[in-house]
Amino acid sequence: MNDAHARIFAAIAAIPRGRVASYGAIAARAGLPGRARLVGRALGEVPDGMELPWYRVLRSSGQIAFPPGSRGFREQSKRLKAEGVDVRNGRVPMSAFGLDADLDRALWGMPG
DNA sequence: GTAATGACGCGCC
DNA sequence: CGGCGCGCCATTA
Repeated sequence: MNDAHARIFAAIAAIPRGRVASYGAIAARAGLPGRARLVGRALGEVPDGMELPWYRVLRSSGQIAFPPGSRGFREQSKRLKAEGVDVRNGRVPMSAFGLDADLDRALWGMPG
């Protein structure tokens, strides 16, 4: 655990229920533009017991990052569907559920 | 030290 | 829509 991870977790925790965000967007919100991979790394080190909506983080394409059919893949799609997110073929329509620039600013209170 | 490996992203073709 | 290449960076071998 370090400062970068802490900010990444904070950014993920800020994703509203029923919505999703990309790794790149999380990295940017954490003050780490271009470090999308670091977000993926941080998610692999989330402490057990820590409450974090990790399943709301997707690739910029809306695709679930886990290999199709894997444990994480099924778990993520299950949780997303459970809160009303449309998951089809391992992918979520970002245009409908993703946080675009305006919504981002409105929900996360940061200037564009 | 170099090389490979990811819960990634973007531009190009 | 699919494939490639390159950038990114912490870890691991």
